[in-house]
Amino acid sequence: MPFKIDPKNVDNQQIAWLLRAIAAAYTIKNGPYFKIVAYNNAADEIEHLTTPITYLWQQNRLDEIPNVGQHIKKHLDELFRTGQSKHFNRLLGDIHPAVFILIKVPGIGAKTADKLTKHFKFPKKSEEKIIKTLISLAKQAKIQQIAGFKAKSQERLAKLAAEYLADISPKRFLLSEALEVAEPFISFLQQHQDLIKEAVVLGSLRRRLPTVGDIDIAAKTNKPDQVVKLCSKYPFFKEYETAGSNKARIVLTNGYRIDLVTSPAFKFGSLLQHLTGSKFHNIALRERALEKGYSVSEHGIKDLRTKKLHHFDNEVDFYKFLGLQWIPPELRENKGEIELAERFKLPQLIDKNDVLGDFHIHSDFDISTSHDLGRSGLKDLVIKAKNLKYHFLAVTDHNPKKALASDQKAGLFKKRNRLIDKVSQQFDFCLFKSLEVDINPDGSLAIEKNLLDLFDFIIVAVHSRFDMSSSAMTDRIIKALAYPKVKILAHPTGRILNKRKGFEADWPKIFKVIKKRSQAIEINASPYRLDLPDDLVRLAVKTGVKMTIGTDAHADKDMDWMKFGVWNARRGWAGPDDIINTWSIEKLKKWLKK
DNA sequence: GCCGTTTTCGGCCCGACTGTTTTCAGTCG
Repeated sequence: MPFKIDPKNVDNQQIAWLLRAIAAAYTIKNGPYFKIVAYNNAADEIEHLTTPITYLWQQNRLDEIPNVGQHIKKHLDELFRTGQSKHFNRLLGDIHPAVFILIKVPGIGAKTADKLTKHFKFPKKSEEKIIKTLISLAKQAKIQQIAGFKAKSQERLAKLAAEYLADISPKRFLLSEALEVAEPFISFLQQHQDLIKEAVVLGSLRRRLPTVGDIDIAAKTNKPDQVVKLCSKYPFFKEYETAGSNKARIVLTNGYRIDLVTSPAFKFGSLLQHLTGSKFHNIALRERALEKGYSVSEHGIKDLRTKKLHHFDNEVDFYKFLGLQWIPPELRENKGEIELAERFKLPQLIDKNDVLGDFHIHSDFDISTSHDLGRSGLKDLVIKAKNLKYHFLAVTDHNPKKALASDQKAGLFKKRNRLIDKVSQQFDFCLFKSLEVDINPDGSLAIEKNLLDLFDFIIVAVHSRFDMSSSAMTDRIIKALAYPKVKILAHPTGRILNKRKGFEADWPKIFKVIKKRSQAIEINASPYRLDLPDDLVRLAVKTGVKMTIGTDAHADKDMDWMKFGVWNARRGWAGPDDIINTWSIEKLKKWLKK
């Protein structure tokens, strides 16, 4: 099968898939094991890349990608120049194209896919037809007729394929959604202190990723079988999907699943570390341990000379044994944290308690806004802020509809400003008069320039035309940033988690402009957005660009979303000084005048 | 095929689970 691409129209996922196809081809041909690993590693990197790989290629920067060395670089270069690679085509040529579709189904690997396509007739194109063919073969009980498969494998394949087709297979939940399921269950477990000493979330949930694949919880106990039994007493318990003596998967009445694992106290630290991940962090950790003569697993750390297995009841001691500073879960992605932990030089991360205010709040004051109005009054917002021990809030209602006459707008703004002053005085609380203004497709602002003086500062954001090219979007944003009073670029990539991919833009270029103009970029803390994405937070930290966290609250209770913004900031290695929410009011006022 | 404060050669994470090929292969996280 000659594999052709349009170099102008190929994304990172497709390139990652191609490299996995190469790995699969080597697997089928019993090629060298470490070549297979190398291609898969390169695919992993490219899949998680934050810049389009074609963009890196244009700038001759492919060798900046870890796990892409001289050989893969050469093949990719040919692919991007000519639309295909001779070497890849040679490798893929004699393998049925359906193999590379079938391996996308979790649970089906190269060998299985190869056997299937050799024994049965599969369509060459159409992902849907290929998967349906597999389902139909299983239903006709044909798969169990070939060597290596019996009824059970056949059943399993049919199930995997059906799940893939229905897209009910691993759907990722929002972090907030997963916590709403996990936290009440943990409270339930902790009510039984005689049985359970501690219960914590694991995996991507503990590392605070914006979306998580499953809800894993660890319980520290000496009576694992009793803990497994206890689950059935949980008020929202529906059934056990699996239940062993040490672990269980339970289904709740609302359909969510929870994976529970148990561990005795003396090795709880190792288990916690292992199941927190990430996979890449753990691999790097084990490689490093091996150099020092230790083998790491969820059971502990084994000294390869003495064969002694060391147990750890907590993570601090686990990392210490390996000569490392304890690493906050949000950093465990193998992005350089291990090297810094080795020198005890991990950055100080921002903490929820460092936050002194919220930069993005919508009130119910009606200025005939272009987008949705808030639902809470100013007073309630200030009461909430005081409960959160804040020192300030920025009131950032949406700009009025464009159709409204300029002097009508001015009248509304002045009326709003009087109310803000009144509430501020009444509660002795600092309120900034701000506005969230749309950036028009041409980069102009959706409000008259002469009205900007009525505000302490302006937040700008893209709310329309997300489909522009990267360079047009970059120009659009940079033009908007040049207006007076503009201090913050809100929800910068426009992504809505699980719904809309963020748009692409030349972020390094935009960051440079923001830094030069003493502006800031927002980490939108809404659990539906979490925008800036963490890798761009990291870029902001590296290049010295300041950030604000704003909840984008449309009701007082939404102000509790701040924690999501803080976690996202921590995932991007941000410290207190990178985030303007930690600044004193005097410092803020000085910054606003810059 | 990738990578480097013990290496430009010689290494490359670890264990669980599942199903089937009674000793292992495939897949996953």
